[in-house]
Amino acid sequence: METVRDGLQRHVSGRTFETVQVLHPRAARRHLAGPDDFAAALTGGAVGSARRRGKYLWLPVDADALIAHLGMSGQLVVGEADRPLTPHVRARFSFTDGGPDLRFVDQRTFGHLSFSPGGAELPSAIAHIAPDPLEPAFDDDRFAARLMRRQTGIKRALLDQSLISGVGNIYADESLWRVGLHWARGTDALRRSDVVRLLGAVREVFAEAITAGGTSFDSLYVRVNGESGYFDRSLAVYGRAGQPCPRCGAAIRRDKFMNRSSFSCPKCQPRPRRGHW
DNA sequence: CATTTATCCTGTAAGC
DNA sequence: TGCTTACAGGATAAAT
Repeated sequence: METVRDGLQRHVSGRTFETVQVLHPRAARRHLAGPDDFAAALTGGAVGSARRRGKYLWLPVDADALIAHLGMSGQLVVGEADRPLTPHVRARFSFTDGGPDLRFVDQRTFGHLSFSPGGAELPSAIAHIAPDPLEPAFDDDRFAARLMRRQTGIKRALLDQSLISGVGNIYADESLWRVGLHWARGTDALRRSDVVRLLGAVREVFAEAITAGGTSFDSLYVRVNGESGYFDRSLAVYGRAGQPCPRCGAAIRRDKFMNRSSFSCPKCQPRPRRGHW
């Protein structure tokens, strides 16, 4: 997401929307007034500096904001305006300068675009999203206190974007592996030193992912590529069931949890006696 | 109130 | 071959 934000900043910020087309109603489903109202609200708007919090991106547009969440399969792509429409283009934005357009492409339609008041600072529509640990607004002490007050499992808490943002299923598994914590470990039984180490691991994983994403970034296309170099080279446990743990050699296990998979090392991350499933 | 589960979606791949 | 099923998972409404 940070890679996409950077691409938006370089290719879209400073330009002015000329036309806005919603090609699939689901893309703007969070805009309750409907796709036409969404398009009208953005048409003619001047785009400011691209911002990000966790998995959310937004472009300030005049005094408001265009918010994007890419979900699982979403992409924001900038390219020559006259290129053909591919099947999964859900929205299209052209610019008054007649240059490359911006397209929201999303195969599985879990992503969405929305329009919200409050562009320069955090838009009101995503005010409930906590800071992500790479931004200055993240308060380590506050996070630790809120986390240890919860009665749930550590991974569930890590995935709660109102507590800490930017951590998804993959990064949660990788971070927990790095600090040797099982996904079901109770948050109320964590020591403060565990939380400090875990935050360090999350920041490491984020930083490495950004570095890997940046190296594969094309100068013209703004893309989210789930199969970037990072995924192949740097994942220790995610998607590696049955393969050896890079640290101890034990076979990586896979558990079903929260309608998804959790990967962990049975030796480095032993099951807690009182786990939160 | 706090916490957990079900649901949305579609291309790919595995199973029969 | 062709059909069916499982899977991927972020956010949130609904259920507990």
